[in-house]
Amino acid sequence: MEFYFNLLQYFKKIVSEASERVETVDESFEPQMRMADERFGDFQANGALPYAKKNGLNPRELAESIAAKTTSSDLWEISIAGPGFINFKLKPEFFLTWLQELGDMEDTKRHLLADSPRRVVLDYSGPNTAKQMHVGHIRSTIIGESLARLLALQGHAVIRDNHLGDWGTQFGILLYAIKRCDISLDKLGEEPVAFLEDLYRKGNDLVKKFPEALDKARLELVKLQNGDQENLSLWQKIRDLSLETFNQVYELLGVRFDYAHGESFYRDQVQGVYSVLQKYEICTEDQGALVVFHPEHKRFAKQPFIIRKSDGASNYATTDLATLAFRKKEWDAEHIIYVTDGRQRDHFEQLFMTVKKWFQVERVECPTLSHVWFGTILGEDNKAIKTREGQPVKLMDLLVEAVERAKAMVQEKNPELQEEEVERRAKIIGIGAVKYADLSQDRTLDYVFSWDKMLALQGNTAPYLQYAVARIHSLFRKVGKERSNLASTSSTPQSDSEKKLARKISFFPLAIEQTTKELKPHSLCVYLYELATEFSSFYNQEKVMNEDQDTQNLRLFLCAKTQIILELGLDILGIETLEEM
RNA sequence: GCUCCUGUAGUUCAAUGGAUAGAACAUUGGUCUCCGGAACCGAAGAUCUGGGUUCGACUCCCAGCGGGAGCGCCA
Repeated sequence: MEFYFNLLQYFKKIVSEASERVETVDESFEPQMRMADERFGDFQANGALPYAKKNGLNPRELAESIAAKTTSSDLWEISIAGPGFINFKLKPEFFLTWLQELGDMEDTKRHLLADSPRRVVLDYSGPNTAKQMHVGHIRSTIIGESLARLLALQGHAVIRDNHLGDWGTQFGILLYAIKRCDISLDKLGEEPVAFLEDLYRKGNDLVKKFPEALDKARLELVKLQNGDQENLSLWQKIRDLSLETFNQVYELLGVRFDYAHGESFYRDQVQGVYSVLQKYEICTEDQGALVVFHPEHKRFAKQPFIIRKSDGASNYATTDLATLAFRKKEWDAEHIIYVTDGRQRDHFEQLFMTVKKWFQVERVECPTLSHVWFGTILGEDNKAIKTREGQPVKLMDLLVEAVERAKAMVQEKNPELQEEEVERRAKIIGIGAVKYADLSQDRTLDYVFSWDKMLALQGNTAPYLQYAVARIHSLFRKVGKERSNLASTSSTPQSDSEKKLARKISFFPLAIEQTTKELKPHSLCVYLYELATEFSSFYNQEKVMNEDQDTQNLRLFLCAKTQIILELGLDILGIETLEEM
């Protein structure tokens, strides 16, 4: 039998083929294969119901005739239930074979490879320079990193681009404040970016109060954009300082980028955007600005996409257009994924519509464009956490606190452990907890920031999953057997918990499929948590170190497979694991 | 005003239109001579309201009500 990594697809194919052998069924039949509730089996085809209804057939009879035409196998049982569900119940031998075919970690990774790899650009994190990262930045960074890992593991050529906000109007104010206060960027103390952020805030207050200050700030911005040497070198230094600060966060989070081009990288390309869109008459002048309307759209017919401000300056619509063109032209991107706040949905919808028109005129194939948006992190007042109002939690502070709390826990459990090792474990556990807290809920939902939520170490958390992994490592240390010697185990899952665990492991490809399709890491989290729960239950119920060698081998085998899936799954989430906790 | 997102146990979250809506935290009862208790087993507890589509609706449509967001020179 050929190995099918994704069992849902396998049974879907089987039912499809069976349906072709039934006279009353044509090619419009959809199996509607689903995971089944344990009570009914392992997979179920629901397609007979709607098809029978639509074609005036008896659903139960139709289901039975499809089942009758299904290739028989002694590895599963097929049955009809209720009004016409076709249920597949797999036998323990099936699961054993499947797990054997799954192989080791390398084999498992090979099964994940996509049929047709693509060049994918992932645009995530994107903090503004001269500002610190606060908790509001965590989602893009963590979700983006996870998706990058997910796609890279499937063999796609992933380009990670940190699209920094390094060319905004904030520099006018900042440069003005720097000059006015005669500040040296080489002497900003321990936290240079915190200093700059503060300086910006003060400058912002100033320009609000005094119109002449605003004029001067604008002048600085114009000078910068016109290539004034002094301003350019100040700007560059600010950018370098900011990147250094960001990198501290990225290092702690285990995030790395291939590029950090940022908006400034495209500053010489905006002119080209104006002229090309004008040439194709995609944009028009309106109230002194250059804008794009989309008459076919109910809102964007009236709501403009401003690509050049009335003062002649570019904005983020301009740079995003230039960026997209660059990614297509220079990187040959086939898919571009933007991971940003949901409040920018209109912007991206307009951006995508505009680019599609542009590329269509040029007969250039437009990359698949995905806006992976997420909900806002709210403060206790139910309003978005923002830099200017109140004091939002700095991202670095959150991460440090997470590691501290984990450290206390590690020390409590291992009083004799060396400091260095305590630190290492605390980092993996604490950072893992923070990441998991964010990844494990549907990204489209808002949530109120809470220390306790981000730092929880019990229940549905990363440490729970890491703990399961650590226990498996511990077990193998104790037994002293090699995982690779277990593949030939001949006994099949017998007990209830053995069977349930084997079954759950076999659903891993489905979780990956779902996560990839929706670009929602929380589906994977849900699966991994269920797997870990199934494992814990199994582990509690069944003695692995059993006198009976066949039983022991089987149980060790199941542990080994569980470990692979948990480690691989957590790796996709960007969460590390430990051999001991 | 227009548009979008959202409403599930006390709380925080799950549930590609499928069968008896799952978890975690909190509450509560047990496991405690156990391969790691960061654990396991049990109890109690929920789909905002009203219509509609469907063999079947937390899910899709319409109308309310509640929460949030976007809507011309911020990103």
